[in-house]
Amino acid sequence: MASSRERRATAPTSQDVARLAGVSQSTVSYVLTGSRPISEATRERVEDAIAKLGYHPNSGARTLRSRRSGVIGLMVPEADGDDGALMTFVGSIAREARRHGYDILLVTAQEGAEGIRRVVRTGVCEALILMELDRIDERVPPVLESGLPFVTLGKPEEFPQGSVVDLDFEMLGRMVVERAIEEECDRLLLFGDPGRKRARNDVSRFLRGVEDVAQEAELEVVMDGGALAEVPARALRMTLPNQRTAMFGLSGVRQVLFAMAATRALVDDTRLLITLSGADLVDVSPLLAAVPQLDPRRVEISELAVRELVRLLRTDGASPRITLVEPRWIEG
Amino acid sequence: MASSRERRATAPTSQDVARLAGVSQSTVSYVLTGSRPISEATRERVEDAIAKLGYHPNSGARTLRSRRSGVIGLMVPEADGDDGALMTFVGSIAREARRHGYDILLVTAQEGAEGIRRVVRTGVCEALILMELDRIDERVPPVLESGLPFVTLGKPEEFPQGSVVDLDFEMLGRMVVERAIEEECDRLLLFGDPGRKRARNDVSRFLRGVEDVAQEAELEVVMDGGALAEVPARALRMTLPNQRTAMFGLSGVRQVLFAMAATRALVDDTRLLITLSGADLVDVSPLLAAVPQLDPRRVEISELAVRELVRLLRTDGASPRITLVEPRWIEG
DNA sequence: ATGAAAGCGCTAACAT
DNA sequence: ATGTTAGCGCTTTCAT
Repeated sequence: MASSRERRATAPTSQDVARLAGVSQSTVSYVLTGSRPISEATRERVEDAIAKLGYHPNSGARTLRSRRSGVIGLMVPEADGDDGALMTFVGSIAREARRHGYDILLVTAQEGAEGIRRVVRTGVCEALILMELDRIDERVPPVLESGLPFVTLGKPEEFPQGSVVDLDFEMLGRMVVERAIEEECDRLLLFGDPGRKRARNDVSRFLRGVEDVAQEAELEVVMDGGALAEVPARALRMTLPNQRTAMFGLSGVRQVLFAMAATRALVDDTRLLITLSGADLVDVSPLLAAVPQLDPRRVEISELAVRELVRLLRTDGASPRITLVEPRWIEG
Repeated sequence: MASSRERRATAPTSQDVARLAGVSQSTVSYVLTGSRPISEATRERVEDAIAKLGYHPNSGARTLRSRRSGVIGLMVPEADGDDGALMTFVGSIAREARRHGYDILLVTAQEGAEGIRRVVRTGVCEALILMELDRIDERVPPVLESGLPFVTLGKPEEFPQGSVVDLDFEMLGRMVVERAIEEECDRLLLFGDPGRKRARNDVSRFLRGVEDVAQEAELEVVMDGGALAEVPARALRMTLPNQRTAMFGLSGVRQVLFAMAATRALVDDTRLLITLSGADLVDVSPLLAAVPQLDPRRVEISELAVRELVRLLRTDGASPRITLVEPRWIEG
């Protein structure tokens, strides 16, 4: 086959823009970065030339020279099965980042500490957002070492060097218990094995909230560690006549719902499901007593995280902040 | 405040490695790129020095010089509510990309054609993976213009310039109808408004498969365009005594399940739910007749997409390919 | 208010 | 088998 035409048109450079605008190359750069005053006339000619050529500054050159890549690394956890919430975070973060002129580069949890070291040392990322950290996490030391600004989604025990944005899980725990009491339940069944997941910071904070309030009320808290499919049956079994069991899980809500339907053991006077989930569950009223509406919170948390990171990037010597977002009920 | 110590340690360069190994800087580069033979002794000294310094090549410099950024742009659709499948794709793509030495940069659908133009012109991405294209999509022209290799997840009508990896939706359509007939159903209710979504290529291919087989069988196909919450009630209403209705949806399966539970209108002899979903639904047997197990397919599709893109990147002048992945049943 | 020029850290052509 | 060197396209200091 003879070559009909060449493959890739090479992108215009600031040199090309300068030539077209009749200015020096550095002037183009100054117009772009705004790091020195430019006369209105010159700026206009440069901007026209930029538009005419469809010029975009070369990212490699810019990064090499300025040490700012315009890229934020996002450390995502392994998606275990069907976690829709995760994509809400990722999508909102990407959108908000673009709004501030940054791109998002994915770093999978699988890459571990070495992955962090890599994106930091190669200079691809100039800041990091960390999702779902363990309480002791191998990926934290390389982040601290790098000195890059970072924001954690999900509050670790102590983290004075980076900012934190998270849902107020302690408050959520208190809210769930209070709700169960209001609904005159005798027992709160926490499914999804929160006991064993206590190592996770969100879980431990949630449980702290639960225990705070449950202790002084007459509410028995049971942590279920078995299969999600059997949660409804177990709830039924542990509920004596004239009693009522509230059910709540930080995860696995859908599976439990399916299971309740499947076993034909639906919610009735003896059981109450308080669930934590997205907007799509609000319609399922007969099954639910109340849903803390978290989907908008997730977007809010994502946006706050990005804005906080941008603040750290722009303000030199800015100190980290902790931001907790309050959960809210949606009545079902 | 007096400065106690400087903030960020500057990363070692190939120059530092060269000095430590007692070779020239270019030799370090050749060891790294493997683009010329190096004696075993030299290679070893260089690699030792690299390890000792924790050296990683500067990404900006490498990109600027080689025009290869090592970054693949991933165009993700807007996550509408709780779409767990999406994150499965994104996660698997990121993992597989890393396995081949590439990073994934997110490009949200929201950015549109201009977003594509931007990542292409700035040179951040050297290849693209496109998810959920419309049949006529404004983002395609800039991709073609760029000349960059790309892979589409989800088959468009015609696309000779880029590769395609997708589920075989036509086969899925045929499978669903055949299954409904096997199960002695008189009617197939397609929920989630496939009629109006026919513009989407996967939907249109699915319907083509459905219609192919349904025509010659005695199966009535009804496309439901109403609220998902009322699908079970409508199915019940349209089913005469001694009849059976199969139900299937490409999306909204969970909502329909919830609705069936909520209205206490469960599956019985008159109705059969054939659903398209992840592994988490397999347990819900009484509700389901059969589940095409798609979660592993999604991982497979993601990995194939990345591998295909890598092939296009590595093999010069490689021609695009279409890869269709077969759906498979899982019995519930 | 603008221009000229240095150089960021690499890759790869051109040496030997 | 290795070294020397010329840039890639920007940002920014030093001129004017």
